[in-house]
Amino acid sequence: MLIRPSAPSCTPLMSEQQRKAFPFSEFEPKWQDEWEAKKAFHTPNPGDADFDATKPKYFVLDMFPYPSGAGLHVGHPEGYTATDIIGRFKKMSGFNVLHPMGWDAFGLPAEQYAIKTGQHPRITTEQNIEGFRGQLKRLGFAYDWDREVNTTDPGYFKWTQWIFLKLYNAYVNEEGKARPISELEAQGLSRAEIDSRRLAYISEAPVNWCPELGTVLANEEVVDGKSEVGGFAVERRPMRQWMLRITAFAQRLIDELDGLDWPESIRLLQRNWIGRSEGAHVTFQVAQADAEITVFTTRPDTLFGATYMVIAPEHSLVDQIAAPEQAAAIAAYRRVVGSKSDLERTELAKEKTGVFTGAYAINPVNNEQIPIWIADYVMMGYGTGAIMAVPAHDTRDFEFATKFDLPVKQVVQPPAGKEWQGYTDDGIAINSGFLDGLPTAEAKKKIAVWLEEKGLGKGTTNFKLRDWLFSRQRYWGEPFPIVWEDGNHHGIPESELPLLPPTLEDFRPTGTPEPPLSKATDWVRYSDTATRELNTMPQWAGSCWYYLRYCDAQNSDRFVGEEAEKYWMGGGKPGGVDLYVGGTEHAVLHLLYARFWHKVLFDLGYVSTPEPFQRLVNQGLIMGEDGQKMSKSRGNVVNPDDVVKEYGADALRLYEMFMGPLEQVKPWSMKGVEGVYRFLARVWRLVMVQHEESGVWSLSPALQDVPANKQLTKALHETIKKCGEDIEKLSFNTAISQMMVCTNAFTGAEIKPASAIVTFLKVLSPFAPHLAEELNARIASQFPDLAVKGFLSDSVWPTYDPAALIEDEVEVVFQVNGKLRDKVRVPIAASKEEIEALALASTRVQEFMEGKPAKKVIVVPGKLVNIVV
RNA sequence: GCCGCUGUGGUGAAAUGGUAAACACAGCAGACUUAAAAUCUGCUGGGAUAACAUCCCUUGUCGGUUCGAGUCCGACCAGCGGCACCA
Repeated sequence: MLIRPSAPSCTPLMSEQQRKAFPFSEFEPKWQDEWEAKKAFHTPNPGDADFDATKPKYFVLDMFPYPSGAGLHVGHPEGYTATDIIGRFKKMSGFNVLHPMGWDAFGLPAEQYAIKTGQHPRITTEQNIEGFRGQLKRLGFAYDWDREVNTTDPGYFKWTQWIFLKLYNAYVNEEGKARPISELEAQGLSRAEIDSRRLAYISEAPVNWCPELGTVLANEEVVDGKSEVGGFAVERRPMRQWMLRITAFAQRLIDELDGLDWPESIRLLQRNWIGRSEGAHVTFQVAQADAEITVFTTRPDTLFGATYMVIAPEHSLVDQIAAPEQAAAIAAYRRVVGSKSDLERTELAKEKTGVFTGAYAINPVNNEQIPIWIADYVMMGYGTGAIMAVPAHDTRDFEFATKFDLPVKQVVQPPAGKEWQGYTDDGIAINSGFLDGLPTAEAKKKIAVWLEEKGLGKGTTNFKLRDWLFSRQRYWGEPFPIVWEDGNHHGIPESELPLLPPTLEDFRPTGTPEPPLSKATDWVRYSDTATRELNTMPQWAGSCWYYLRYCDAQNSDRFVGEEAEKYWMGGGKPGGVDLYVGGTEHAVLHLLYARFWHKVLFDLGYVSTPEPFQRLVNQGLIMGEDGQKMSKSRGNVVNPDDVVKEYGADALRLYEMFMGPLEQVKPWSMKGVEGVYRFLARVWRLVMVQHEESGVWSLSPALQDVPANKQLTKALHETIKKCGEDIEKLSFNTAISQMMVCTNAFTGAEIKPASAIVTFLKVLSPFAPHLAEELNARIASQFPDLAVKGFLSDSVWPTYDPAALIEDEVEVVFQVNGKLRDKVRVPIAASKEEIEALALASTRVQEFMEGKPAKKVIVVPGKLVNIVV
């Protein structure tokens, strides 16, 4: 290895170089080039010539970035460094490591930017990806770039469209498993029946239409009645849309979380989002009308306390049952409710509103007539859009009943001392006929049986989760592989994939719900009788399966080769990816969607595990130096490029890991960056010395081929042990502090034992790979037999010697009544009795015992003695 | 309102129920230097005291379990995040 000398002192470069504590700006790009040229992190697949089937696999995944024009922010390298350390460590520990990177590049921001600048999104997307790739390469991440994926690449979205066709041509059977639609065809079901069961289906339901963005949005993309992207107003309007039947998997999406190593908080977030609740459907006859209303309730035991009924204002039964004299009031109320945005509807939630329909329902348990109201506190989209109101034991019903002076009837006896009005917890049934005296849980069971016997209702489970609105009226997304003919839709043949979007000069939204693809009249026309679907898929589509594509990114025959999928996604656990690191912002959306698609592919036999991600870790947000969230408007944004320029990639990597626990929210500190930078410089100076005048670095004469003394050996082996354990636990901050301790010990030694330092560099290399490789190469120039030949990243993680950790003497603490009173160094082998005798003999101990006899003596060998008097 | 997470020095933080504050930042002092920067060495939770001897206090608050609690249990307070008329 040739060593590039520093620039001579007379050049202007010199002052620049001299400021740096070590010449990272020279060797960091050098090693990045070297890794790339030698494909140091190329990962062979099963079947490849250089594949070693005897090694276990480790699939470590980052949430791939959306390549924006702003470039990387400091949050990206946080998770990416964590996975890089793990990946490099696992590689050194004998694993076949899959650690890839790619781009989630379809979607609204790119298109909004394109519209603003007039540039085609394909061009801006390419530029942004170039920028991101360059930035990531400058951080020295050990990706296999041959596996890079890009969701906007036809070779990629071909398979996104292919998976959509699988969803389109599948249904869920009685056992809750996805099966091919051909099974239904074989049963002779009609076209309409089949279409109503597809996992991808057409719906005319009201959707979130955002005029400003010119598209509909999924419920999840609407926050407080405004679009998540841009914060524009969103209105409800009925439109013909593609939906994905994720609700058919609601129960499995809850149940199958159990086998995963995910943070409990994220599992809870998903469970709450899916929102399972158990209850019953109860059917009420409408008095003097040929109509019935079915309600969903979680408290069927309170049926005797139902004193009125509420149906959602937009419910279709309203017109059918409303009394003529109420028609005007109902129409007026519906107008008011309809004009409210979702935001207003939540803001005005405090004050209950509603209108009496003039109709009555008959309570099946006692045949009492109860009034039917409409009110916007009942949602059309949840349950049946109708409720039985039990004001005595439901907070909302109680508020409503109080406002409109409706009767309140107690049917639950709360524990002594509690007010029954508005009591919503469990108690004992009263005023409830055959339920009287039963505790809530039993009353629920009894009424369910009763309802079922009479054919009036039955136990049901309800979910908050809605089906996934999957179409967008935008240009920059995957076109649907669907054509329309005579009012019917069907999938295009797989041989016609990928279906490219048309090349449009004008890709702006039309300003109407008509998608921009409608402008490409030639493209739209599929045949004389058929036209193409004009919607595109949402941004989430591409990220639902990208982890699978990494396993076999170049495959042109299949979305992922069978053998590659079995190897990288297999391993005997429910989830295939061994470690997935990313931000909490994707806790529900992306992670739920990806799990849903994966289960469909699993049921249909295309993948070998029921879950995509076995272990999930969320990195915490990095705040600005002021403790506030980083944002342009606050001016507290830290640009990773600036940090790399000033302190180097290794310092950035190390600082991001040293800040604190990975999962914690933590503020940035430039002083902290300087701290780890100084640490790296100290490591550098273990090996190198700088000539005072010329500034040229050369190998330190203190570096010698001698064995390390006992104290240094201990520090080194403790570091090997602790770093290995801490990397597995993702406790990078404590691993780094241990390396600092070790370095401080080496710094204090007159002679630097070269082979011990090489071992230390192996431990350091996953964290600061450039510096470690450079120093190893420098050492190799003088001690070729001591240094690692080739890349440190290809070397084997050192094993520690437990014997080296043991000291001859340990400090033992003497306590009296739990308070520290004396310390003594004793031989490691000292027996319990010997230590106890020493403690009792201590004058300090005796002083605090005040002559009293010891009631109890606790001895923890090697640790402490506690004397209780 | 409901659910979850977090509360430790001036700051980021560390601590299998066993010496609270490792490691780093900031600060102070010293060495080197004509000087500064860099580097190296030392000190650095609060209080009492002449004392670097010694004692007392200290992990959001209050209780409990234990020989011993930052750690386990209970109640409360504060901050952050999620959901929010979900029947």
